[in-house]
Amino acid sequence: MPRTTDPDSRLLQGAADPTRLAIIRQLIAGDEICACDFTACCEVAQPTVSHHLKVLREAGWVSTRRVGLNIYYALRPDAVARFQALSASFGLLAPPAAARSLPVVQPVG
Amino acid sequence: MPRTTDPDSRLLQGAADPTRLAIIRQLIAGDEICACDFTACCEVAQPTVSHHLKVLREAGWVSTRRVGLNIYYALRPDAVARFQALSASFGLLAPPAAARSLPVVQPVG
DNA sequence: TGACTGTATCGAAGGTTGTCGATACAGTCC
DNA sequence: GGACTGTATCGACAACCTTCGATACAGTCA
Repeated sequence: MPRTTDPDSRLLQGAADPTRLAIIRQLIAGDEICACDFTACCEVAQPTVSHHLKVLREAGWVSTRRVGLNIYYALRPDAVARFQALSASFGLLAPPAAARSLPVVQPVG
Repeated sequence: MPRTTDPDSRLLQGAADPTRLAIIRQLIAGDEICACDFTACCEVAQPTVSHHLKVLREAGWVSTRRVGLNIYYALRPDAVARFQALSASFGLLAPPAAARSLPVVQPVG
């Protein structure tokens, strides 16, 4: 039985791993990043990076572009939009109408 | 080796399961919900619901309040805020061409 | 106190995930 | 073509997760 068929859960699971979250954050910082660069930043072996990139690709988070020997990965704007729409649907604190105010982190123990 | 120590990953993992996402969505719709009600909506056995509620509690997503025999669960606003801040850090909803410009804070009249 | 209800915990089974070494595949350069 | 580099896939292992029946615990009511 597949663990997750729900697309929202898939999207969240894609980002829910520390290594993949690090990859996503790298992609936020830099527009397009060569696969070889993740091996350095994430401190895991090359097959592991490749695996996580595949997971991200299948979850819809990233797109790929081949340039010679290198393969460049980029965040897919529609995935980010879906993630932010999901986040907005949780919207107790930041309903779309008030989206311009900063999210205030309540000091809760 | 623990799978996840990163708090952001923990938060995402908390929501990344279909059953838990359904629980969270129930909590968005209704303010405070009795544990017994999740058993009905999620189509899983009572121990499973209890387990997922525990995961959500440990990830910081929900708080509990006892009322007699029943235990009521509620979404924690700070968790929602953290989730939305994470989502916001993934970039703006603006199209990719403008994604690199600064957050637009309109100097409203 | 004893019966009853609601919830958490325990223990186990089965599936999934993260990881890496070895290896195969794809493209470049000589 | 042949050597070389970058990336994906394979196979295996250990850890983890989801699930549920059985059971224990907590609170209420008669």
